[in-house]
Amino acid sequence: MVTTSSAAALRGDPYDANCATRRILDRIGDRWTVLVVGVLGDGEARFSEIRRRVDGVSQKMLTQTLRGLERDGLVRRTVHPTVPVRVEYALTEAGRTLLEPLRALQKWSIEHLGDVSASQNAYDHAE
Amino acid sequence: MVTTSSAAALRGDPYDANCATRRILDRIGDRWTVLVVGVLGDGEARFSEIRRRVDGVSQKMLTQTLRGLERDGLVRRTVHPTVPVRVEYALTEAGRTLLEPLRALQKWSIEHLGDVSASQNAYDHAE
DNA sequence: CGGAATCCTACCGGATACTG
DNA sequence: CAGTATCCGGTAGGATTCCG
Repeated sequence: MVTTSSAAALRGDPYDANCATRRILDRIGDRWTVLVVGVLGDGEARFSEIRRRVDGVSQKMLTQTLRGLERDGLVRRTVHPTVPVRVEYALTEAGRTLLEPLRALQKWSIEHLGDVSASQNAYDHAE
Repeated sequence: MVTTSSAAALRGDPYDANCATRRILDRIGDRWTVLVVGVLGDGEARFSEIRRRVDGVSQKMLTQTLRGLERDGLVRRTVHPTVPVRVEYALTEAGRTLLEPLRALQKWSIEHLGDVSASQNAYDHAE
């Protein structure tokens, strides 16, 4: 049993590659998933719109990322059989709940990015 | 300027690989960093102890992970010049603040891992 | 004990071309 | 428009060996 009130909660016990945190980070820790979830956090969006708003993502990786999120039940994919085809993507209920912890991590990032960069510079300069 | 009160906060504006969240996830999103931080959240530990408690990590990757965290100012490395050498690792103040958002993510992971797995099975079975 | 150095491989992910 | 298919290079990371 894992609780959330002790340090053991963060890692699960025992530490292994199969713990919940590891599993989730394996999924959302990739280069694009978090950014895509961030875009969809603003509301439904089409494939090409997501592609525009997630700077630098290739068509292949965006497709792959969206498929993964759909498979996880975090994103709903809706095909409108017009011509040409329209495909809308939106966060599911579960997907929306992910926004909260992601924002916590972003908050930390913004608050500490300066310190981290400074530390890196000092470390590199000291050699 | 990035605020933390809107959806735009999660992604930064514009979306690119240089936003704070992306930068931080590039650092902690790897296979081992989160697990190592989790171990050190319990307190100071020696190299070999961390290696034992983080199941599956190679010596190379543990060294690399710890160097990265030290460079970021999140971990302090202390060498005791005995023979043989003793090296202790501990979270810094900044490192300890990272435990909070990480726990938020773990909490989400634990709460949703079951649903995610079920969704994956359904998705794969439906083909 | 706690690494550094080297070698080697899988696979992540970009570029390109084609399809319904 | 929203993909799929194929090729391909760079690199993350494991195994092994050596060092203070």
